[in-house]
Amino acid sequence: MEEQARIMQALSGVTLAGHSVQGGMGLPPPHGHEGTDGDGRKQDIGDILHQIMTITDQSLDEAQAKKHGLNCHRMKPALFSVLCEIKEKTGLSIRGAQEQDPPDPQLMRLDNMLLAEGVSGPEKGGGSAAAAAAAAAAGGGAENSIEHSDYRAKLTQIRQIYHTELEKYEQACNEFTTHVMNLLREQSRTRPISPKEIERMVGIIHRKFSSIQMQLKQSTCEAVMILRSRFLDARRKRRNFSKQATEILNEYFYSHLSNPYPSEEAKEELAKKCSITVSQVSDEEERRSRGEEMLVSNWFGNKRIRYKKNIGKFQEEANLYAAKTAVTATHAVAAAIHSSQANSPTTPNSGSSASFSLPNSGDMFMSMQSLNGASYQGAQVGANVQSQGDTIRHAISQTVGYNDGLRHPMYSPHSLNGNGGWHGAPTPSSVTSPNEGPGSVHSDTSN
DNA sequence: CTACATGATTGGTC
DNA sequence: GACCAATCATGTAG
Repeated sequence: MEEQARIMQALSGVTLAGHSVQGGMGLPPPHGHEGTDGDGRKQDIGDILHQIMTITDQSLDEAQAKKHGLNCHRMKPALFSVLCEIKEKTGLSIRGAQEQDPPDPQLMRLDNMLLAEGVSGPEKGGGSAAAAAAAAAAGGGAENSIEHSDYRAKLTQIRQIYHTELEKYEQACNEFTTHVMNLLREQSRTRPISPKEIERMVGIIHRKFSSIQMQLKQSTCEAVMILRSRFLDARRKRRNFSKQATEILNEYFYSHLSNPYPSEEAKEELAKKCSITVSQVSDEEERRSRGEEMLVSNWFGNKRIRYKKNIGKFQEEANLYAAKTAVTATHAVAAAIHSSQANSPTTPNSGSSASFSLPNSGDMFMSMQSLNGASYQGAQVGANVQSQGDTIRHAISQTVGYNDGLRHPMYSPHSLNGNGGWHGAPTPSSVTSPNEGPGSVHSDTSN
């Protein structure tokens, strides 16, 4: 306010009519120096003020004419330098106050997030990487591949909107900046505007626009978050396996009942088998084998625990799969008998694998060893052998029907120990005797 | 809508 | 790190 008064005082020494320039350059007129022409000066000031007050009432042409008149005025350069001086003095204090502030941390956060989500940043890489990561987080199952493509489509949509909006903002910002700069340049002819000042103005404009951009980024982030929560972060969102997949897994489970712990290779194999049927649309990059195996592990984990918890409930299912494998099993038996007859004197477990490996029965050939009375204690192979023995025996029992009258004729959790766990139960010797197997069922079935 | 089935997750153990 | 047991959360049949 005080500054303004000083400026007005400085100006008061100049009449727009240009008749006289009083006082030093911009210095306030000394008081008590008003002499006889004091009234006339006051009159001039009144005129100036009046002109200023009514300037908006003037027409554009009139104003332009006045402007031109001012520009051409002989005292203009002098006045201009005065203004420059004043401006320099006042401008410095303003400029010092607001120098370039550090980058906004929130904006940085948003930027980082958008980059991480693949919205900003390089076109394909970021997006698919984020989607892949999200896919992994969601379990990486092939079942989800459709959803993932959906997710990616939506993400791309957001990305597009974001980029077009950003572009619009930038364009508007540039337009506005050039407009303002032109205006300032134009005005710099009549009032002192330093390049620094223009720069500062540009900075202000950019800050304003970046605050608008931040809103855009924020809402984009929100959109991505919502999308994520809907599609991927709902990690528990599950899809039931297809019937075929369940069948394959069940077949393996019941044919390896005494040791239903598929090895890494077996898991991989099962995963491959299942995923083929599970997803016709297999995106190799997305459903990495690790993820598939995880599903298999999950399935077996659940299956083991649930089977163990309530064996009775699974009896029917067990029978069903026994019947299923019965066909192949009986074939295997027949083949085994045939084989053992063919090379009976030799050790049965040598070189018989190839001849008994059946397409649908995994390592069913092992069962022959079990049937032949060979016992492999402790080792996983041994357990498998026995389970295969189980299967085949069940298969036989069903086809032959020698288990009639028993409560649970088909399956028995032979190798479940007292706690009901497979683990820690070394190869149960009972299994090797066909009579004991079914008999040992009863105690376990009640749960 | 309810009850059950089932895939996924979590915390603990070995 | 694999596994178990409990639990969560969703899918599905009735």
